[in-house]
Amino acid sequence: MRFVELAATSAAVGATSGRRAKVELLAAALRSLDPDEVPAGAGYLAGELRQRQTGVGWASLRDLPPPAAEPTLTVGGVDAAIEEIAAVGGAGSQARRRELVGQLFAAATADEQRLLVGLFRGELRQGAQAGLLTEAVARAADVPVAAVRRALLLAGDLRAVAVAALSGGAAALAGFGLQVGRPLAPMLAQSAPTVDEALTATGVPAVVDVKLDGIRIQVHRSGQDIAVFTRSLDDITGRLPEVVAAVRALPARELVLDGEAIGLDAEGRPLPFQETSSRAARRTTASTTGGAPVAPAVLAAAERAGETVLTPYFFDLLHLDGVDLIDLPGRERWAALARVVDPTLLVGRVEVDDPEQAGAAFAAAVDAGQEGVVIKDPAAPYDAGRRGAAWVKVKPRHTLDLVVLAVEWGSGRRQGWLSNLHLGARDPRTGEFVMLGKTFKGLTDELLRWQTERFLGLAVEKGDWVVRVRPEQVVEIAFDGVQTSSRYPGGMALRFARVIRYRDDKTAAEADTIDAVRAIHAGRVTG
DNA sequence: GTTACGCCTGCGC
DNA sequence: TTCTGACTGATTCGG
DNA sequence: CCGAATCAGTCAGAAGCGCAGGCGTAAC
Repeated sequence: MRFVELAATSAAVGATSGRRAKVELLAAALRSLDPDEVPAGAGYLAGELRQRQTGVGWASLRDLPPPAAEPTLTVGGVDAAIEEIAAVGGAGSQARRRELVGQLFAAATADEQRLLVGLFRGELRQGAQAGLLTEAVARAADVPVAAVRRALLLAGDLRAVAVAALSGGAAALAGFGLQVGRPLAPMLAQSAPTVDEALTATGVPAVVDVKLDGIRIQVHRSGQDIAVFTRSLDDITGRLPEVVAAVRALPARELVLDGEAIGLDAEGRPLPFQETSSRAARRTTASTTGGAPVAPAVLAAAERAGETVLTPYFFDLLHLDGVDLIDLPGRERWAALARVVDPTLLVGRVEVDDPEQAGAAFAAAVDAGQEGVVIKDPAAPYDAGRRGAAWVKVKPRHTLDLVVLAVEWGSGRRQGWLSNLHLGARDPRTGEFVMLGKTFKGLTDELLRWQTERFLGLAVEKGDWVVRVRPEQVVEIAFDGVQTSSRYPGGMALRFARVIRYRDDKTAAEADTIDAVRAIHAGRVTG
């Protein structure tokens, strides 16, 4: 199939607003792909490359050669070119990669370039991603959507599922059961501002799990083979030998576990997320042995040497010794989990019948330095990949009244509006404002309209990207916490900042101070 | 010839 | 990770 | 009774922070 046809489909999808119409367009394109082009082509239609890492990003796509007049590329040819680009490495690779990218884009028409840019950047913005492609695959293969969705969530691989559906139909999809060693999409949680609202969603009785501020892990064990996967199904087995060792010690032959890995201090309190994250991202550590068994003594030595050790805590069990548990109620999965996992490796959990008990559990978790709680309906099955009402997370929320220092012009659907706010806290000693981060969240279209006018009125320097303003407008900002920063002048940055409302009743001189931010950072408690 | 630093990409939240 | 807005299918409301 | 209004579920897209690691290059 010619690549230009996919580019045309993508453009048509982008110009369509209705979801059903998008699905029809995508399905038609899927049907006309050659069988051997389905893995790459189906991915392109969802805005994904078959190659997860290409080494080509935003900056590499800044200046491109002029587009070709005539389309010559094929889907298979593009896939091969990207494969080559992704494979280059070592000294001289940046020049070589730039050369290959230049060749590919020079051979592409304007429409094809637009699609390629979107694919490389991972921001196709055609209004259709894996979710709609799932429906399109079902339509193209004439099988129920539910069958495709289930296969996708259990296989975690859009391309493989598309191939199976289009070539083998419902029968082939039925073959995608849970398979030990192959990661599945983890179940996700909705979010609620309060414990009471979370309980309204889940109903009572409910269970309240401590929410640990670490990284999500899914651990598979088949005999002595153990693999650890992240939330996005990346294999990080080699980075977490301590988790491998812990699971190897469990009395079971086959397991699929869901949990969180986190670093702890000497008192057993959680380390800041930055430290857990740093350790989990490191590919080589003193204690890394490539997934081979690690003796407890080795881990203890690593800990003494100052190396952060991550401890796994589990909250769900999806498979045990040949039996899939995902369709069982959560309560039964937990019972099975508690039989095979040492209690010290279970997340804290209590069963509650009313909001008071749940509130107490939440307070206790926060008191212990944890991120919050996840409230769960104990009757619900494990809904892989879903963000349903069966699991609802609740975290404490901080707020501060900060001052807007500058605003950035928005893009995409925010084109023409001032969008991203630069936020600062008052420094009472100098009278200046110390920038703590940016946010674009929490803004309604009405607020965007209002602030565009407001900040153009306060502007002192109107750049193409950033508009600097007189520091006069106060805004109430919610955030999850304060983290150490090397980028911002105060050495601190807000985590997940979002706008609550503008405070027209406050002047900049009444805004919160950098000292208040420091207090939250130091105490890591509610502010 | 090293070392230090900056830019870029990718991924955790 | 948070949040808003658009679309859809189902359910309820009102003339 | 039937069309209109409302609700809940899903999906897409607006972008944030820090950190690790690969590569290139300037400084020593």
